[in-house]
Amino acid sequence: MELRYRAPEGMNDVLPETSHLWQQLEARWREHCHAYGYREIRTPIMEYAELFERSVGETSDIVSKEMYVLQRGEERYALKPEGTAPVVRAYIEHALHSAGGVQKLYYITPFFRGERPQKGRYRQAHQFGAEIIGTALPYADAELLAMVMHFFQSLGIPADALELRLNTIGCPECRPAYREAVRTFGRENFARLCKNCQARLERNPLRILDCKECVEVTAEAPPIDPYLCDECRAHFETLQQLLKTLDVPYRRDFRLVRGLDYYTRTTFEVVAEQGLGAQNALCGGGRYDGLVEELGGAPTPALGVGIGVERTLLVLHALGIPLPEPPTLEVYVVAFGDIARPTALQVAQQLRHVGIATDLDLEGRSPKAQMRLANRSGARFAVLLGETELAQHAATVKDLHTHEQTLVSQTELPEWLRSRLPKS
RNA sequence: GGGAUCGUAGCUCAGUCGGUUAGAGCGCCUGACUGUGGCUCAGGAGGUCGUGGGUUCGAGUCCCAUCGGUCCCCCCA
Repeated sequence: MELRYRAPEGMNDVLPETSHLWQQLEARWREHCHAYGYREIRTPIMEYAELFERSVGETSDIVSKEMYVLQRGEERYALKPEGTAPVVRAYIEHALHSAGGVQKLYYITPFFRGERPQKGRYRQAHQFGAEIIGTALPYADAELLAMVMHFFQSLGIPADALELRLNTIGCPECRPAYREAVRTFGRENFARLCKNCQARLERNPLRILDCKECVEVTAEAPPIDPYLCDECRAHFETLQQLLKTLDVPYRRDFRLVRGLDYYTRTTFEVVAEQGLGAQNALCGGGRYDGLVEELGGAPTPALGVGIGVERTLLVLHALGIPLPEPPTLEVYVVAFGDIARPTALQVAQQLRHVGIATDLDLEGRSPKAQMRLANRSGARFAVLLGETELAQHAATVKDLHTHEQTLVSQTELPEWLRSRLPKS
């Protein structure tokens, strides 16, 4: 059939058969964050475009070719292409530092990037995010990484299905020297680099390190370690020791340089062995010690993570991890004949008022059709109302598992059912 | 932005060398049972074969274009 309207390319509907999984995942994320001392923050779905141009970087792919920009009058907005910059903006705007200490903020948000969709990559995607703002110490990095791995583990993803990749990209003090070293290396091996890397060698030489096409060449590229300043080296070494203490396995990956300009020091991602196709990063993040200041706040070190919700769902599915069943109805009310319909509605309301999930036919169907719907609904009990029951102010309750039928007075009905339904 | 691949019913798919009215399973609706579900049986609704053009006496089938889905490069969650 030719569809007149469809969802925009790369944007998906979450239908009832899967929305309960989203609810479940979201609930788990909230619980998890609360257990680690985070509080939720919600920011608008769009920001002034300049916020992302300043933070993510004008030359980054995200800003230069993937951002959805809306113009209204003089104002330029952008649908958020990532979650960190808005949180930092809100942190500054509302002076959250004044509460004292470290701010731990979590969120659940859609984000938008105008790319060609493929498996695990969409134009509207969703992410679970967590940010720790206000500490430069590696304890925060270690706790964040432990929390992320703990989250995946709590969903039932076995540890050997995931790999935490960890790197440091230094700070504005020491990175320039390393950047030069990589650039020099690139020039020396110019002919062996792909066209893309040849082009970006001058503009952003570190990016050649995570180019898949150039892995053979860049395997010989210099590692950052000798270039790190004392502070960055100490930070990274302590972080690695802490991860060992916390039993968080990781792999050092000196190619891991991220595509957003604001990262400093620690960068990381978690990749899945299977289920995700080419886009195999389940989450990514790192430190952004310069961002708060860059956006007009006081110099404030910080770090954060973004977890792809769609990708997490794909991995859970691919690994065959049992996911919770959708909630079903508990009671279905059946009216025999139009005469019983008003009472049926009334009885359904009574049951709903005491928290029993109840439904009934609203289109005047035959008793048989109503029973079919009762059966299909997953309800444990059918409440049958006909002339006989009406005359006695009662209802026939049918247990749809055992087929047992019992006559119960309408006043006792809610309690009768409640005591026989599993507690939720 | 570049590439590969696939478009027939709500879903999964058949459809011969181009040949009459385009099929199946599942799902949906109705009935067998006018107050009783699941199983069974019978019946029914639902398709401009993605769209447009071309070749032909004749196109779901061949050719061209176009739109859409999926996946890949790029990039990233």
